[in-house]
Amino acid sequence: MSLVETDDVEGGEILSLHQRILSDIREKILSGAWAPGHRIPFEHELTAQYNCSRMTVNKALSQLAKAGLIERRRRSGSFVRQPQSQAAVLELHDIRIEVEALGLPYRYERLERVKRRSGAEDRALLGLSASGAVLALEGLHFAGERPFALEQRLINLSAVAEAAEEEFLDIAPGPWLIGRVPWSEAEHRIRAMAADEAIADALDIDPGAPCLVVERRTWSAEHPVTHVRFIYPAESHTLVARFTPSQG
Amino acid sequence: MSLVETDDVEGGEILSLHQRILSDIREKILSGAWAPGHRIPFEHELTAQYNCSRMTVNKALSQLAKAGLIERRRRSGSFVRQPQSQAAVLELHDIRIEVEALGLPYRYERLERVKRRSGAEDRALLGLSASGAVLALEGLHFAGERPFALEQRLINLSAVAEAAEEEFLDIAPGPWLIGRVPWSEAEHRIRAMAADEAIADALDIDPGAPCLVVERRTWSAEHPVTHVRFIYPAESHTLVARFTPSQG
DNA sequence: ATGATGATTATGTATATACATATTGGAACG
DNA sequence: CGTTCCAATATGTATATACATAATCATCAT
Repeated sequence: MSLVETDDVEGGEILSLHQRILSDIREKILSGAWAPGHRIPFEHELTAQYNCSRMTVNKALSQLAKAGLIERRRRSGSFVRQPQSQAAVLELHDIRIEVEALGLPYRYERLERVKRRSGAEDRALLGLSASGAVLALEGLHFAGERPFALEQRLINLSAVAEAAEEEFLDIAPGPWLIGRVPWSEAEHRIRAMAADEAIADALDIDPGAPCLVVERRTWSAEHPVTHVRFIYPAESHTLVARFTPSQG
Repeated sequence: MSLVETDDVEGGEILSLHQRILSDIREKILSGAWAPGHRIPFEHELTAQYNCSRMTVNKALSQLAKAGLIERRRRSGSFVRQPQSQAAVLELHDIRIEVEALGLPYRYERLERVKRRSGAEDRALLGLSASGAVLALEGLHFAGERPFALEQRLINLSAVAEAAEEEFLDIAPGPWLIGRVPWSEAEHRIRAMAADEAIADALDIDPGAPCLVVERRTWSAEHPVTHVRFIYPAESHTLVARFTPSQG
């Protein structure tokens, strides 16, 4: 076993050992050469194979474990994990950015703004147990002259008191909140819906036309912050999510 | 500076130093105490604060950097990153599992199976440049007696030759493929659509009724494997995605 | 002023080492 | 035969150390 054991002649890039071990193993797993359930070499074997210390191998394997590609069991070794739960990273952009990416001028317009004590429905949407003050907003996002999305939002004023002072006349609540409230968690629901009279009217489409609805609830440190519903006319919007199983 | 510098008295769990540093810093960032752009303490300062080695601090900070919470700059220090790109982990389950989670009996039924040379549309959907053999499948997923989703699928036979021998009469192509082809990448498109005559007929809904459409393209090592379109009646289906900015 | 140079500094990567901890397999014992 | 207990083993975590690399700052010569 010489000092130059693993063929470091071949092709090109300058990878750290760490990254080389990572990508080697990832490739074996993703190519199927090592099927789910396969026991990958022990740390001490990889140590010999790559002629490096156990710490380096350990760091790489720990990372693969965290990424969910392998499972590590004490005394038994490390194993390729089962199926790959099909998860995808869904990027939910700011609507202004989406619109501007289309090369169209963006504009936000408030339709309604009501401050009230939370009713049962408000509490259900926000995930609140006790009653309290909420701000209910409705507004339209325009792409050029055409409505792009309708926004219906609830803000929990006990979590974001300053919002009570804001008019939101032509500032969308989304960007306003993001700058102020650090959120720690969010939940999205995505579904299709037929436009009712009011929605059709606001979006300038036919009643009954299909719409894509994206709802989001946001928490900051256990406290519900806001619930928002974006309603897009079906033609104007497609969500795109791209997924690669591991993250280097 | 004594040996017990950081108050290790307080509350409860047994955390490794590594995890404690991680969660301390995460909390500071997520709570907003350290705003975006804030320079977090140097490694040697944290080393002193937690009374541990630089390696331990370094490992924690590297992890935060990989998770995207902080940015590290040589000679300058580590900084809390800007906005938080709004990404969400979208789980796309196996339809069988979804249906069975509802407590309903699951069944798959093939509607159509055609082997052909890829046309222009097929190539566009699969992302193929050259022509070749493809398998076009259409099938229905049932929840109990009611249609739950319509599946329209293309399989690239140059990538998955064995699929040509399979009838897919009551085996859904999804699970069949997952067991055979390790996929490395996938792209999802999610949109709303009005059911046309054929879809309405298959799903037993009214023409024009809103549907949720999920399209997925899958690659294995650069080769397009399959394109699938799931069409759900709006009432039957909501996608849920949950998101927490960092991952332990 | 301007530009090149080198010292300083913080992070990046790797090593050797040590001890803790969970799990397995087998030996000893009732 | 089954249970208990111990030793072996693989991973988990942490340390001290070393050198590489990139960015910045102060200095000095032009």
